[in-house]
Amino acid sequence: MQIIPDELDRRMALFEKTLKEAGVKITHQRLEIFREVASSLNHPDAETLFRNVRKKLPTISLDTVYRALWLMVDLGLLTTLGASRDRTRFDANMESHHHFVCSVCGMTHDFYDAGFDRLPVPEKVMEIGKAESVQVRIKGICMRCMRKKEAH
Amino acid sequence: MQIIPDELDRRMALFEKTLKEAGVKITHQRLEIFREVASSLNHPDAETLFRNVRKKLPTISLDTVYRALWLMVDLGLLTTLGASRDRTRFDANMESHHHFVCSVCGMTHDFYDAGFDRLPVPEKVMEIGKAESVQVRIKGICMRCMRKKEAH
DNA sequence: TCCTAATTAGGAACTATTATTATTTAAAAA
DNA sequence: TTTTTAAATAATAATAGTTCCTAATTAGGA
Ligand SMILES: [Mn+2]
Ligand SMILES: [Mn+2]
Ligand SMILES: [Zn+2]
Ligand SMILES: [Zn+2]
Repeated sequence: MQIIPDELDRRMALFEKTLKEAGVKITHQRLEIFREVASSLNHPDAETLFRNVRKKLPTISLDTVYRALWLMVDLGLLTTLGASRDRTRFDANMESHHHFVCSVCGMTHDFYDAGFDRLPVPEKVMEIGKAESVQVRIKGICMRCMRKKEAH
Repeated sequence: MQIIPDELDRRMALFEKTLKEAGVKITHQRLEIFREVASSLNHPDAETLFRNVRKKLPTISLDTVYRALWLMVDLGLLTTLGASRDRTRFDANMESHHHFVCSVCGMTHDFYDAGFDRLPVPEKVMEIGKAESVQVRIKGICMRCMRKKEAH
């Protein structure tokens, strides 16, 4: 599963622009870390990104990967998925989208739905706080896990 | 914030029934741990529950709290909220409901919405897997954090 | 090119969670 | 009721994910 090159280019351009505007340095490490997460459709965790980035930058440290990722989250270039029992996963897809999460294997798949994007915030929620985003998470069993289950 | 006594009784009764049916022992520890999480509206974490249960059972161990909580999750008596940067939080509210999450302080508040409960699963999602539940998460800033912010 | 504040690598530390094991106990059987 | 025993617990050690510390390096401005 690879992203289309044009979209990757768009993301990389936004990355450079955003870091410059924020006045933080564009280092090799940050560039390669972002390229890696921005290329993936898998919502990878920090450890996975670390392993992949190390192929290009063999001396990079895990700490740098974490620092870079949280910086990018703060800058609005990434979001995170909290998968409970699991480690944190990162998502470079900043378009309005939703997730299907497999309750067996944890696989997390994006999907788009214009109706979901425009769900009206109920009035009673406005008493709780000021809503900024609405996201739908569908839990279920993915195809692969379903097939595995059927085959005992 | 306390739960209404009737609802707590209902939850406690279901707890006993569920454990019996599953053939697992109803221990003091499990009882008090469940009572604690079932009494709360705050989505507490394991450490918080541990501290509170220790008032009644001073020798209980944190490990027991975790084991009991995950058991109850497996038995369908609790769910968890994965709050990313944070520790796991547990939820004894098993009715169909949704969450408002404050992006500043992490406060997580239940709300109910019949419309959200019946959101139709988009067709394209059926190709990803078999959906079992749909939950909406609204992120934003809670009233308290908003007031704090205004007061500089 | 030189300078310097920002960033990094590496390893130690920290925190949430889980495993190990000897002891205790719930609840079934007698 | 007492006995029996598999299940559950407390205490502590171990893991795993993440963050902190510090000396060395570097991006980018002067
Ligand atoms: Mn996504
Ligand atoms: Mn809830
Ligand atoms: Zn799966
Ligand atoms: Zn808040």
